[in-house]
Parts: sequence; structure tokens; C-alpha cells
Amino acid sequence: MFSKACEYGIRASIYIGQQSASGRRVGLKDIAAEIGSPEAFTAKVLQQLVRAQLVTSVKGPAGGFELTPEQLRTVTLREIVVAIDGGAMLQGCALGLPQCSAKQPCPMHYQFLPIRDQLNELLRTHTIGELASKVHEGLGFLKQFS
Amino acid sequence: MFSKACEYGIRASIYIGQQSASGRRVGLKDIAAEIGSPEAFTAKVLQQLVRAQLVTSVKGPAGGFELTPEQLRTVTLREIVVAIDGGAMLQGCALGLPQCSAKQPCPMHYQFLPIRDQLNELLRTHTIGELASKVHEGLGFLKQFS
DNA sequence: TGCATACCGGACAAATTTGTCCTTTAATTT
DNA sequence: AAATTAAAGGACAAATTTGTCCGGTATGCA
Repeated sequence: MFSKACEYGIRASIYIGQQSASGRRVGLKDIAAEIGSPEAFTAKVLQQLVRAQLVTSVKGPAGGFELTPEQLRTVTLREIVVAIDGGAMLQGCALGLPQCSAKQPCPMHYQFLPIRDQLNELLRTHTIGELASKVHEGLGFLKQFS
Repeated sequence: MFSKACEYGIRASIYIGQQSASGRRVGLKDIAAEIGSPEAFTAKVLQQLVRAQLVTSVKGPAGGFELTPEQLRTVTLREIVVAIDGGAMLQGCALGLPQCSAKQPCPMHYQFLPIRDQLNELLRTHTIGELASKVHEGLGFLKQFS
């Protein structure tokens, strides 16, 4: 569905959000450990999110990553996905036609439309803050424990 | 959504199906030209589908690819996708958790479930023969014309 | 000012996906 | 039987994604 980079980006954002909601700033090492992702690669992904202003970073001692209250409230899953994977999966043709549309639809065009619309809606209506709360309450996990 | 290989596989199958419904067997060159895909790469994909017995091939002069009446009737989009991309996209966790389930769900688990179910249902309920008819009637395209 | 911390950025490496080329194998036709 | 046709299969190459490493840069603190 999403690229690895995107999966890490989403999980990282939610974890950062969860900690930010509790007033804690978190470092890369902590993040990677908590979401079970490769550290250096996760750093690259976070850089993209910081550049896209979906996540905030602070250098130096006691620095790290955080979500501002506004970011917690407004940043959606969709923005994270678009920042990392681009809009292809959210708009492109399921069968790979470069200009698939009502004008020259692929044979699955109208069947896929509602599903893609739902996916877009799903990503658009869930903020990182909301998902962070869910994790905080133990109703969702960012890593599997045994 | 799907890999390039899978996109080519689906489009090729539908084109083969369309021609088979008209009693014509088609060669690789023809297929690649009609669906706008790289010839050699499409050959590899078709080999996979033949091995999975979703498409039939005949060597030698006047040989090529075809779908038997039974294949036209019974092979679904889902079987093509699984044969090429495997079941990951149809079953795996959207956030990449290796064992995501009701036991330890990712924060989007229950939101993604209905969408994934619909996708599975969509792929499961559309046969290649049905899609081939649609293309045959000019209601769907496998390649864009300008 | 100097030092320690932690993100930033570039280069590089491994793995996977995508794509090509060429020889072999099987089937049909002459 | 020989020649021709077309898929099968293996080796290889390019591109993309995933992942690592290390020096540079900004920040806070003594």
C-alpha cells in the first residue's frame, strides 16, 4: 500500500505526537526504537517531514523532534503520505494508464473510484494528534510486542 | 497500488481475454503493442501467469497466448494480483506492522479494514472475461489513444 | 570560548523492481 | 527431416527503493 519510508514516517509522526502531547521532545534513537525502524533511514524520512513542515525539529542538547499544538491538531495522515509517497497512489489509475479518466477509462475505473475516494477521505479526516491519543490510551500500537 | 508487473499482467490478461473471446490467439508483440508495455518485460510477467495456470500459452507457428473458455469465466482479477504481487497488499497492515490484528492493532487498523475488504471483494468478483467484454464494447481501454 | 549533543546533508552500499538480450525448447509447416 | 515460428528461460543491466556511514552545522551548557 504505502512505501516503507511512508510507513516509518506515519508511525514516527504518531509517536512524536504522542510524546509531544505529554510535553516531551523525542530523539531519533528513541523514535526508531519505539516504532521498530532502522535509525538512519528513519532520519531521512523525518528530514522530509520537517522540510514539509509537518514535524518540527530542534538541534542541540535536549533537542529532538516534536509536533507543535497546531501540528497535532491540523496535520493529517494524508499530508504525511503525500509528502513522502507523492499523490500517485491517491490519484493514479489502478491499471497504470497514464491518463485514465471518464474520457478513456480503464475497465476498472468506475469500480475503483469509490474505494479510492474512501481512502482519500480516511487519510484526510484523521489527524496525527487523534491517532496519537489512541496510542496513548493503549487502543493502538506502533510496534509489536511479544 | 499495484506493481508495474502487476499492471501489465492485468492489462495483458484482459487483452488476451478479449481476443480469445473472438477466437483469436495473440502473440507477445501484439499484446505489448496493444497495452503499451515493454515487450520483454511483459513476456516475463506472462510466464508467471502461465505457470499459475491463469493464462494458456502455445508455442510454435500460430502460437501465442489465449484464455480458455473456463479461464475466461473463472479467472478473477484477484488471482492475477496474487500471482504477481502476492497477498501483501491484500492482507498486510497499512502501517507496516508485521503482526497487526485485533490483538495489537495499529491505530488505523479498524479504519482500514472496510476499505481493504471492499478492495478484496472488488478483485474477487471481477473476472477477466467480464472485463474483456467491457473493453470489447468500447466501455474500457487498456491503452490511451490521442 | 569550548565542548557535548543531536539534527542535517551528502556520499555510498545493498536489495528490489523494472527492463533487455540472447539462447534454448517446442510446435507447425514445407 | 529441415526450416520457421513463437514462447521459455537464463544472464545481465538500469533504475528505484531501502538502508548505512560520516562529517558538517546549529544549539545549549559549563
